[in-house]
Amino acid sequence: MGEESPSQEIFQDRLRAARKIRGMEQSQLAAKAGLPAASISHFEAGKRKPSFDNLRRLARALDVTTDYLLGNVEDVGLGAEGQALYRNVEKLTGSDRTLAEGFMRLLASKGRADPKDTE
Amino acid sequence: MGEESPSQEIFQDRLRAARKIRGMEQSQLAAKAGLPAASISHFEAGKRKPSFDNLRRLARALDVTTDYLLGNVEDVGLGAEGQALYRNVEKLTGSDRTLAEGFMRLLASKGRADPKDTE
DNA sequence: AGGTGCCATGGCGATATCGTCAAGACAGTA
DNA sequence: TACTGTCTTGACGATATCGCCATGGCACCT
Repeated sequence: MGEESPSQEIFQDRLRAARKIRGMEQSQLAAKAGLPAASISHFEAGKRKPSFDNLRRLARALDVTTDYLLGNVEDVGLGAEGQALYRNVEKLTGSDRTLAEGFMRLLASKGRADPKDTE
Repeated sequence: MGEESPSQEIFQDRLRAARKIRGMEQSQLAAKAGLPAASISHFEAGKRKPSFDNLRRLARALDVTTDYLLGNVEDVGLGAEGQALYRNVEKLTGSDRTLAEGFMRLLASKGRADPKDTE
């Protein structure tokens, strides 16, 4: 074993905290996340770090953001482009917002003809 | 290899989009994230999925949330309008996103001089 | 033509997580 | 004491990413 990332400890703590707050046992969380209970214990003990897929499953099962688990932020933000885009969106007036949305929809439909998509 | 997770494709797309929007080359992102440039290519090509630490480094280097990279953005950041807008953003290609962002910025900068529509 | 930059791709050994399984620790309770 | 549930820990083989290095393709130059 090598280094100890600071986020490693944060991850352990927040994972356990998020689980307990919801009153879930490790086995319950495991079942909901679709992975063995021993893995949960390994995560909370810091023996393993979750993979790409498992991190996503954990966040999903606990209904928290991955950033919260990783300790990146406590504030639930939207991402990157989201921030870059939305920062501007907030400055827009209502009419401009509609305009922007139309523009986006135009671009989207231009690429893929799929205007109505519900998941 | 087996499955293709939907989040896998989203990750590839968003990683590349976030990089290009910032005008970064793979080597630049690699340097900033502290990992080899070949890894970036592997990620964007879907050949590999980032580990716990590397996912964090990517998000850090790109100044994005991990939720964004993972495609877990189901959070309500700006309300229904924002969601509707964002849904279209996801369908855009990288170049179109750049275009969209520029358009938004244009609207935002041009103006607050549009006080005839208020929520 | 040659040169340069960006990216894709794949092999290599090393290391890590994967899921599974089993055994032990440590409560609380009868 | 024994029993039960929760969690911990470790080992196992299988699979994946790790960083590194080299190659090849492809576009854009002079």
